[in-house]
Amino acid sequence: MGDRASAIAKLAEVFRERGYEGASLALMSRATGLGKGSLYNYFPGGKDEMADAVIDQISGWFEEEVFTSLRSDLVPADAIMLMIERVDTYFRSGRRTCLVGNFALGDSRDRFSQVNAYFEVWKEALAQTLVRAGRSKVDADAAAEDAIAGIQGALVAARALNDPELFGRVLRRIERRLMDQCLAIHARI
Amino acid sequence: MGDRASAIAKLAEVFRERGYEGASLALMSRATGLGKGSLYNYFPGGKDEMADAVIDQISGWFEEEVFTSLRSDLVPADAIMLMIERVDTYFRSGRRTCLVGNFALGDSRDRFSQVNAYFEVWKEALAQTLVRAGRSKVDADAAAEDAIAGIQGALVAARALNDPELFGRVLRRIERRLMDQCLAIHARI
DNA sequence: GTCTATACAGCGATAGAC
DNA sequence: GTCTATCGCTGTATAGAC
Repeated sequence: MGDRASAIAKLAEVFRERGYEGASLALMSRATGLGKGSLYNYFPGGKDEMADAVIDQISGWFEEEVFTSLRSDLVPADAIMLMIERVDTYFRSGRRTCLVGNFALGDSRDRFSQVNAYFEVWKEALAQTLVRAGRSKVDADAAAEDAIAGIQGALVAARALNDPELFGRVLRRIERRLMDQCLAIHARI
Repeated sequence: MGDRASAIAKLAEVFRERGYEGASLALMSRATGLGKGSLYNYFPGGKDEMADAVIDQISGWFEEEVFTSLRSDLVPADAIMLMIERVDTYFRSGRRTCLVGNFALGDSRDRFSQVNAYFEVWKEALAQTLVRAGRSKVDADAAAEDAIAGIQGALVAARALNDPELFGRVLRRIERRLMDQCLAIHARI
């Protein structure tokens, strides 16, 4: 059912721009071109199930396009460059925000367990890549935390400052720091 | 009117935890112990004026406790250490989120011009401190962006991962990088 | 200034015709 | 499967008694 998938993608943009509470069925009906009745046919569980489906689709995209590459047998540095590139594409170079991050800040976090999982899986996949590059687990975890926090914060700041290009600038520096982690053999500052 | 100020502080926690849309008058009435009628007596403009007052109070706190120190004649490194300490205190070591960042992610950003100002002023004050420490404007801007994005992202990640201590860890590494910027005289990698 | 009562619009959700 | 009509409820906001 490609139809359902495309409906979910449209719902995602509504949730992304308005947050969980701000995303009304009226808006979602307009965005998808489906009446409320049809929405409830696709998602019998109502708004909650819609949000669930949206987060799952997003998680699935990151799993396929980002996390899988990190876990592949690519050279760590290449895997990370690919991650950065895909992230930049996904967030439209700072013109899109992170729905999962948005949910995380509110009380929606507690309703949707996938919020925690999304960050957990990402952090672990990135840290493992850095371990493959020769870092200790402790250093790798630290660098992964910094990178993921940096990306999320860059999305917040870019939107707050109305400066999408800030995202690209910060992202490039995050990439550089991760590459340094790949090159430096030893250290432990 | 200290009464109004303490009401605003309580309203702030509701907005912080539920976002603009999720913060209902019923919740705010309970949080403040004031009836709806009284809330409208304090804030004739309704919910919008409440949110306005909340953001202003937060901006005021940061102005007094953080930005002013950055602009003072303190040694840059000391000013930055003070900033980090106050930020850690304010966000209760990762157990509190940033209301302004939360608003920035949603459509509330466009309703409240102070969201933009909050980040703008912070970034500029921090960058100026780094310039005082001998950095070029370009390098200072970059480091300030990284630091502010890092802080915001750390709040998102800490909450998403249910790991408040992540905030302290990331914050310490941000501090270290800022201190490095103070020490290095030249560079331009 | 505080409260309770209430107006009325919009919410999520459901029913039922087609 | 799609729509429209409608339910019951909660939302913001206001009126008016005290």
